[in-house]
Amino acid sequence: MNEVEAKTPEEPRDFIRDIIRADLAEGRCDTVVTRFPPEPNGYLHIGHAKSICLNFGVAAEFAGRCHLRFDDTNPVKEEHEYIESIQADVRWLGFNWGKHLFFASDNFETLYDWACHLIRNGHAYVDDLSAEEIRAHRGTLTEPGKNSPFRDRTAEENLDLFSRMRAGEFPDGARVLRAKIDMASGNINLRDPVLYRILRATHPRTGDAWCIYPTYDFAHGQSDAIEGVTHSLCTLEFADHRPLYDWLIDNLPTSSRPRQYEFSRLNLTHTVLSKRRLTQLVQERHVTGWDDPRMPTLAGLRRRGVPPAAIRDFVHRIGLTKSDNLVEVAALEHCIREYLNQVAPRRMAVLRPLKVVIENYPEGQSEELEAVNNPADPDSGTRLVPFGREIYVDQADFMEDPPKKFFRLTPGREVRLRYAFFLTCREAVKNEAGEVVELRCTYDPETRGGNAPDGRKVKATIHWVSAAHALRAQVRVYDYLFARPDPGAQGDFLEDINPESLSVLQDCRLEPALGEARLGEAIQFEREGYFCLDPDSKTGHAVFNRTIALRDGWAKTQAKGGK
RNA sequence: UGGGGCGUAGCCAAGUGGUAAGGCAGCGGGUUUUGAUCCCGCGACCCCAGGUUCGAGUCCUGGCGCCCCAGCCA
Repeated sequence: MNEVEAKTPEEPRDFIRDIIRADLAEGRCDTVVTRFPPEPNGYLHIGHAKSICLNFGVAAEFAGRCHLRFDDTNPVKEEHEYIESIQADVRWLGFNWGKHLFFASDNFETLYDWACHLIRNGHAYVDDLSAEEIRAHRGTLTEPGKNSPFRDRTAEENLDLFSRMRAGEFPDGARVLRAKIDMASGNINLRDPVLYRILRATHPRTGDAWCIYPTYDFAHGQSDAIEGVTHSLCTLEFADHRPLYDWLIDNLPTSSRPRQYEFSRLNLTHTVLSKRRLTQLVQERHVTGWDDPRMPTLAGLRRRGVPPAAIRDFVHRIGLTKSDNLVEVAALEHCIREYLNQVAPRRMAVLRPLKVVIENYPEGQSEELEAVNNPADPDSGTRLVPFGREIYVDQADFMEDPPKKFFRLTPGREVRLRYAFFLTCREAVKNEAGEVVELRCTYDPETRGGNAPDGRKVKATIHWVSAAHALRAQVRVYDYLFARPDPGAQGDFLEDINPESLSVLQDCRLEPALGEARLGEAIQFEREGYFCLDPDSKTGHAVFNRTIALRDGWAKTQAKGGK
């Protein structure tokens, strides 16, 4: 794979980096340690890329380190498949955690000890209330909660009960361990949050060794502390948890003091980035899988042909703040095009073939013409493209009765065949239905290579493929998965699914050089866009994905001026 | 009527008291054997209202608006 750095971006500047810089300058820490902490219950998406780039980026910039830690504290939702895919996706994005791979589950024993520590100090208690009762006691946003009747058990009794919870003496949900903080707090997270619950589920890593599992609040910050994380960076919805995060660190015998900072998560137009919704799209088969090229998952973007460097560039450009945001996909698309324009070799492919017979070209003859591989990359060289009496051009490049500003083929007009000859359309052949099925044309042998010795000009250059040499392929053209920029804003997000998000073009013709395309390699089909070979390809049956179309100024003027 | 966060151009986003960076999108123009790329040009008085100050997007006060929180999810 062509891995060219898209230009070295200047060091990002944002409030998190300002904080770190200050912490370093004032000696609050001497090495920066961050972590990317996914829960293995789904695939990573471009929103995660923001966090990954931040955490690994910051670590690299300040010569620290970044851990990959799985917050695997809820075995009912977590699976091995996700542990694998997450690692593959982070690596693909371009980051390396080295030996710093951790699992919150590795800390279960320590966490258990720490829970006992809390109990001994009167900071936690076993509650026999049911989930519903606990909810009822919690109060509301505006009314304080009520203390549980079990809140004042002795440390001895709590210790005994807690050890019996671990021993499996009670059924799921029968009891929980709660922090003893303040049922009247305005911050609901401080109203005696649950620290441990009884859950008989096989854990992907610890199997059936445990039947009690710590909650996020009692595992995340603790794991940070155990790993020596200095800056625990998370999204805004966890800001309310920070007082609890700090309270627990204050009351536990940790050897380090991590600090949590929050930033706003990424929102993108025409897409959804919540794990719940993405999981639903996959499970209900609205897409073919987590790696469906229409998905905003890293696996989907990869399969679609989006280069990781473009994603990193995008994340860098959108910045990092605490403001809610909705970034236009156009910004991402720009990064993809900009990168691909530099690295993608150019080839010719006709997506919607229209046969052209060049009447004055000798039958049975063919020749090879030299074509530049990438005008944007002088080192990419040239290749030979076969030419003959019958070629294919795209249906969109011919109009029998064109509007004023249409410069392509129309009866009587001369255009240039890219890297080949000037071609003049003489006649459009139609079928019984009145559809144009073939063009009868003539060419000018004097214009070989694409220039006329007499200096005459043409207003358009179109691409083509020799019929006799063409390869066939299926091309999948993607549009936004969601028609609305804000899916779900009007109700059920599923109703905003774009019914035309996938168009399969079955009978595309490719120039022979495309036979050597490698899986995932970015290629520009001239005048069309960037494409890559899909894993669904079989020998003799190529399948290409359109990563993204080229900007289309013609479509724009059409939309504007009408005819 | 509780707690937390946010409010600078259509969308992101700099700005940390001295008179509004940059990117994306859009629009106009130039170059061009991809109507692509590339190049040039065009846009804000900073949620509102008071106040402090010679001077405020930046400080103070009071409003308004938006987002998050009542999982034994993370």
